[in-house]
Amino acid sequence: MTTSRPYHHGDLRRQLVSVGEEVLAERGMAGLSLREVARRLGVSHNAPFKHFASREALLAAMAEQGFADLVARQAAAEADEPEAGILARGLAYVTFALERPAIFRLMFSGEVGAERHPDLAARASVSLSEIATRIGEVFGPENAEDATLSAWSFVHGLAHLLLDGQIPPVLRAGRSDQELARAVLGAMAHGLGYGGAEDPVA
Amino acid sequence: MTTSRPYHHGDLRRQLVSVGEEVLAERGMAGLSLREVARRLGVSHNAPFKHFASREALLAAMAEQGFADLVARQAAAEADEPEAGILARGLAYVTFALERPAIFRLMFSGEVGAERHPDLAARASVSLSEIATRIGEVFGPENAEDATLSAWSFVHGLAHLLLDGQIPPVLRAGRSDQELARAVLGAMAHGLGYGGAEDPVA
DNA sequence: TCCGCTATGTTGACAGCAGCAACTTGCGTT
DNA sequence: AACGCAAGTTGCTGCTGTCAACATAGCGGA
Repeated sequence: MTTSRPYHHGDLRRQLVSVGEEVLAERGMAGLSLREVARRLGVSHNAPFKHFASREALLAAMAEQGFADLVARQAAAEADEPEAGILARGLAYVTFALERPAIFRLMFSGEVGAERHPDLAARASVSLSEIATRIGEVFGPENAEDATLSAWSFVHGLAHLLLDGQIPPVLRAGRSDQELARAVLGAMAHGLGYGGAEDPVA
Repeated sequence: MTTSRPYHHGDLRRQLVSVGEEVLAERGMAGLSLREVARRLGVSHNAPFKHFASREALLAAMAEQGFADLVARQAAAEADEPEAGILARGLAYVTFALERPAIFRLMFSGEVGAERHPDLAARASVSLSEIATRIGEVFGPENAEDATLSAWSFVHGLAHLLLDGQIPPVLRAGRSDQELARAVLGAMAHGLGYGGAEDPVA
C-alpha cells in the first residue's frame, strides 16, 4: 500500500519551484539542473517538462514566486506612520535578500530574460511599482521621482553589497548585517529629504 | 604562408578573457561555453584548459579584469575638488555598469565563488576598498563608515536598477540613463550623510 | 649544433544535461 | 463502459565540461 508513488504526483509544479530554490541555494546557478530537481522529487528526468517548457521557464517561475513573496513580506512590514513604514519596508527588503539570497539574486540577475516570460515581467513590474509608489507616498509629490529612485537604489544596493559579503571590515565595524542595515537605512531616512522620524524603528 | 594558424597562439589567455566577455554579452551566462569561445578563436575545444583549470576559472579571470578596468576608470574620473571627485567617481561606476552590463553582473553575481579564486577575491577587495577609501575621504572621519556605506550602496543600487531596466516610466520621467544617474547622484551628494553640520557642495 | 624539457595545443573519450519523440497510465466526463 | 486528455515514463540526440594521451614548438644547456 503506502501509496508511496502515485503515478500522478498531484503537486509537482509547486514542488518543482520549491525544490528548485533548495537546489539553487545549495549548488548555485550552475548546479541547478532540471534532472537534479526531478531526482529529488522521485520523478523521471522529463516530468518537469510537463510543467515548464524549459529550464529557464522554471527559473522564471522561481523568480516570480520570489517577487510575490517580497511583496507579501513588505505588506506585512506595514506600520502606522508612513515614515516608520518606509523604513520598515526597506528593512524588509534587505531582510528578504539576506534570508533568500539565491532567489534574490535570481530575481535581479537578468539571466531569466523577462521579455521571454511575460508572467514574470508582469509580476516584477507590479511588485516594483508598488514599492516605488509606497516610497513616493512618503517623500511627497514634488521631486518625488528622484527621492523615490534614491531610496530604492539605496536599499537595493545595500542588499546586494550585504549578500555579496563585500563590505570591508573597516566599514562593518563589528556590526551584524541586520545592525548594519538598520544603521544605514536610518541614516538615509534622516538625511534624505524629510527631517523627522527620530529612530522610528524601535 | 600566411602563418594563419601558428601552432602556438601566443596570446590565447588574454583573448580567451576578451572573447569570453563578447560571448557573455551576446548569449548570456547560460550561453557562454568554453567550447564556443575556443571555436571563435579557431583553437581546439581543449585549448582553454591549458590556461584555465575550469570554466569557472575563466569567469573568475573575466571578473578580475572587470574589477581592474573599474578601478582604472574611476581613477581617470578623478577631479580637483574632492566633492566633485566623489560625484565623478559615482558616475564612472554607473557608466561602467551601463557600458559593460554582462561583466558588471558577473562581478557581483556571486556565481564565481571568490573563495575558490583568491586572485579574484584579492582584486575585488582592493578595488572596493579603494572606492570605500575615496568616499570616506570626502565624508570625513566621524561617522565615515555609515556615510561611506550609504554612498556606495546608493551608487551600486542605482547601477543595478538601471541596467535591469526596472525603473518605471513614472520615475524615469523621460530622462536617459545618464541623465537619471546625474540627477540622482547629485541629489544624494547634496542630501546624504554630512551629519547636518555644513553644506560642502557649493 | 643538437638534445631534450616544458608550455602550449590537439584528438579522443566519457558522463551529465536540455530538450524532442513516442509510449503509458489513470482520472474525469459523458 | 468507453474515451480523451493531462501527467509521467523510457529512450534518444547533440552539446557541454573535464580527463587522458599524444603532438609540436621554442628554449636552454651540453
